[in-house]
Amino acid sequence: MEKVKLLLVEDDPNLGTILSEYLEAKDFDTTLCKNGEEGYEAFTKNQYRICVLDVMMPIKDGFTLAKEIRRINQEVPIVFLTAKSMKEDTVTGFNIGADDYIKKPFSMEELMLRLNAILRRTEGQHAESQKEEYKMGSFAFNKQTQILKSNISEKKLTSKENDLLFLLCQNMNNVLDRTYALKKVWGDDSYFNSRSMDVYITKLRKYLREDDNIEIINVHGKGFKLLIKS
Amino acid sequence: MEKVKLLLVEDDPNLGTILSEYLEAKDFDTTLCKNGEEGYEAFTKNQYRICVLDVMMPIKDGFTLAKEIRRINQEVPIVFLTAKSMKEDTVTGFNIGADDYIKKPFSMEELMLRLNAILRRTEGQHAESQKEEYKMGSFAFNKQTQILKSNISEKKLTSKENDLLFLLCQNMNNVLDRTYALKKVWGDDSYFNSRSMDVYITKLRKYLREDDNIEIINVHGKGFKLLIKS
DNA sequence: AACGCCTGTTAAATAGTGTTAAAGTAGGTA
DNA sequence: TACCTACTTTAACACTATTTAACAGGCGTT
Repeated sequence: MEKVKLLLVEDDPNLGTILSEYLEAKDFDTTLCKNGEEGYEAFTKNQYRICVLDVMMPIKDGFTLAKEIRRINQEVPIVFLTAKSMKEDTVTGFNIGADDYIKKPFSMEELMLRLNAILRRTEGQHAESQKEEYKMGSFAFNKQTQILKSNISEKKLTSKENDLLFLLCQNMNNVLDRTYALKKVWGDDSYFNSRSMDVYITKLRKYLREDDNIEIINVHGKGFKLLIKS
Repeated sequence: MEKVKLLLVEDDPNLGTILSEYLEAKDFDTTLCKNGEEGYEAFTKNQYRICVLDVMMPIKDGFTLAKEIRRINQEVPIVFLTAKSMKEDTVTGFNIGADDYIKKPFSMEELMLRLNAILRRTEGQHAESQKEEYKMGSFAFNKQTQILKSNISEKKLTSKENDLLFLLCQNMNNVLDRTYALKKVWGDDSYFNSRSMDVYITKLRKYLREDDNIEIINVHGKGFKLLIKS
């Protein structure tokens, strides 16, 4: 999975660094700029998926920067951070076309959640992020049509098979956590659902047997890994 | 300009009324429900552009309601109102697919601004869900005239066929929840109505057979999905 | 090696779906 | 009224998806 490119503009070096590190840890490819001018420079030179702007900054404030960004890009989501909780700030922010507005102090977790919510609802416009066809060895798997096809055969998957294989593909060559998968596909991680999942793993293995380079391996006590060898 | 249909679910009668009046004044066509159950009823009977749900409510809380709404509609923006500012609440809310999360107390103005921000950024996706003529592959389906026409043929649908196909189109490439469809078309989800629906699915499949890229697939235990492959 | 827990596989049981045909229902027409 | 017609529901049976059960093995720890 590609990292999400994020532009963070924050003049307070402490907060900026902490946020930046936190976001990096959460798998964002983060650029930190310490004022609006730097931020604008960075924006013109890169393709960001989302921008997080502090409102009060020296040299060029967040609103001004947002206006400039909007002039060259009407789509990119913009989130403001501000210490001021005054109304006219809020108004100005949303009028520029902000996607969210977070008042300091906020928890990192809340920031993350709001960012993810925005990313989720804008991912459609951002076409490629939601790919529906996965290629593994001699197979092509389409999540939408629920079809797993190879050179030789074509298998229409059932919904459970489909959901499970999809999760495996999302974590291709990485461990798909057992509990996570159970919750995603079965709703909860009870004993019987766990046995069900094992049954489905067996089914998928059978389908994938056609290509020696593909294997679903178990990681004891953790989960499963869809392994592409070639 | 059409008024924006908004579903407001809030158990506190004072707050509910004030908000409702304020929103009406701001030109929203507002439905006020006082608990999750009423809210769900209202949602199934109308086409809302946006939902504003209080989290803590008797009978059925906002999160539960949101989950139920998401089962039948993955697109409609949902905003939570909450007095609690606890983290796990925020997490739950965003996981369900909330579009925003407003902590009480909030100013009416802030609510308005956030609503408008959400409406603005979702207006594109929404446009199509309101239309009356759906295009699928080589077919065009008009809900009003009850006619399904292709390059080759033209079929006048019966009302049940029409209603069901309409629901499928509204959820194109998404699962149409079985229970929801039964309630919408047949009034309740009894065993026999369910069998009836299966019969109608067969009929629709027969009509759509003309185009290989269109398929009504079953999602076991969930419902049906009108799939456009091309 | 011995134990407890986790996983793999197969088969049976259960629950959900697909299709066809026959039976019921309602509206229009002679 | 009696009949025709189109639509909808009920019934019956075949089939498919998912869960549960039973047993066989594997892994990691002591």
